Amino acid sequence: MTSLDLFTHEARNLGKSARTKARLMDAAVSVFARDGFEAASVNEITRAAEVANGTFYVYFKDKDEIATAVAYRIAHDVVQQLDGAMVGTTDAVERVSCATRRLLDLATSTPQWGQALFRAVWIYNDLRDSVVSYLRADLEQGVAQGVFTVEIDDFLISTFSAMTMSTLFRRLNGEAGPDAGSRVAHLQLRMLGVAPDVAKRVAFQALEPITLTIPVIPRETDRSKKN
Amino acid sequence: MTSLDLFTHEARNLGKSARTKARLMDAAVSVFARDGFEAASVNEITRAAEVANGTFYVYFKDKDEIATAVAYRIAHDVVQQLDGAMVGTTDAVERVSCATRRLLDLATSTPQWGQALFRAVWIYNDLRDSVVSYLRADLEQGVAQGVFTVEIDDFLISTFSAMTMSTLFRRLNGEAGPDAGSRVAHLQLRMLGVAPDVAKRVAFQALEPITLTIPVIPRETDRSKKN
DNA sequence: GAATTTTATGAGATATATGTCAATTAATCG
DNA sequence: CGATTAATTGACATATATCTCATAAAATTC
Repeated sequence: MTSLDLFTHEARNLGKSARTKARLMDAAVSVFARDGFEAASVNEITRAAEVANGTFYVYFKDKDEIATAVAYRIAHDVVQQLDGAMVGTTDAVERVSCATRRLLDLATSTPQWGQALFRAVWIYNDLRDSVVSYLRADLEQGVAQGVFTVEIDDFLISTFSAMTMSTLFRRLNGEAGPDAGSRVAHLQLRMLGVAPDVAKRVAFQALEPITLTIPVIPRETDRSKKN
Repeated sequence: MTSLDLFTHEARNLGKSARTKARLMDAAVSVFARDGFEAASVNEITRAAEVANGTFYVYFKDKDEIATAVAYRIAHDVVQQLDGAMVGTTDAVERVSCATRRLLDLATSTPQWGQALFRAVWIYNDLRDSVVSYLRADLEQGVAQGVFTVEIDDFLISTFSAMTMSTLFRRLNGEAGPDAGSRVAHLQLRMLGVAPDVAKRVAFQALEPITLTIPVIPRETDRSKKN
């Protein structure tokens, strides 16, 4: 296991079965990141998790089940991180730009999760919707404020996220540098109708660094029946 | 075989081996479109082509080889069709808008090819570059004319094509209607810095319909050794 | 520390994919 | 038509994946 082991870390004070399940999920993240959901096999996952093949089926019905579990958890974490990173920001233009840039920073700083997120969003459409759920509100606020001059609907939002996701992809593949987040945010703001000078300034302004919040470690109060 | 059988049609006057190869390629298009490159199997392809498993290996080394052959042919055809559809258009803004809209029309009118194109571009990066090769010139022309106010580089182009490809995807999945081409072209022009009224007009102006050109059927002059 | 419950194991049954090849069938030629 | 060449076939060897389950090991309880 060469991954971040976030699940394992999170479960380190829990019961044995929770820990094993977490190992499997961490392994799945790295295998999915490397091979994609389609090409990944249960064997690869158990090998990465250093457990026997049969152990997998104790915790998951099949590959789909672990894929879903992992994907939704990653999406959930990303949303939470983004929320946290934007508590102070109220201006719609800044929020939209910030969201794109933070998402890219986050996903690039932990590439395996980034890759897995990318793949997950690709497979699970509703998951993409949940990742961009905050976006619609910010866009509509911007329209209300008169800074965005487009119609906000599913089409716009999906085009907008395609721009972000394409940048994530290129960033993870080393085809784009650290300024890619600002660049795509810049293009997005232009697309939305933000005045050129404002778009440039906001997209490229410095962002105070945030530290990746490792999920809170659950207390071990009652290690009882249920896993 | 429920596909368009374009290859088969094209090869209908050629020798038997050319025809069989064409059958396999048509079958591959529909299987790739349905299952994607990863999930597709040689067995599925031969089943769709109604030939024995062994026949496949007479014509192709493996799945990758037929995938490459099919992908590059599709890309080549698309570029050719787009070129043809744009001979009259000289204005940079119109060309850029036209290219996006025509590509979407084309790919949507023959969904299996559209799907296959989408998958192919996804897998073969250099192929995407070839499909958008004309684009860079048009963009640079627009910058020279002062109608586009962005820096033209790989990043811009890949973001631009991500918008088109995302729209293709949604269009093929029924998540976007016939106006999707105009809508994304509109957003692209705005992103490039085209004046709002011009962007709207050009992106939504009527496009005279073109008929899909079935590739020229080669004459059977000499049905000799080589296939 | 023995009994009981929880967790882990890996051999094996089943399935499906790949790629090869000797044999068969179809097409062409003299 | 008979011979020769071209094209096709499908059984087979090999590999890899899925999922089950009887058994073993580990942890927990009393």
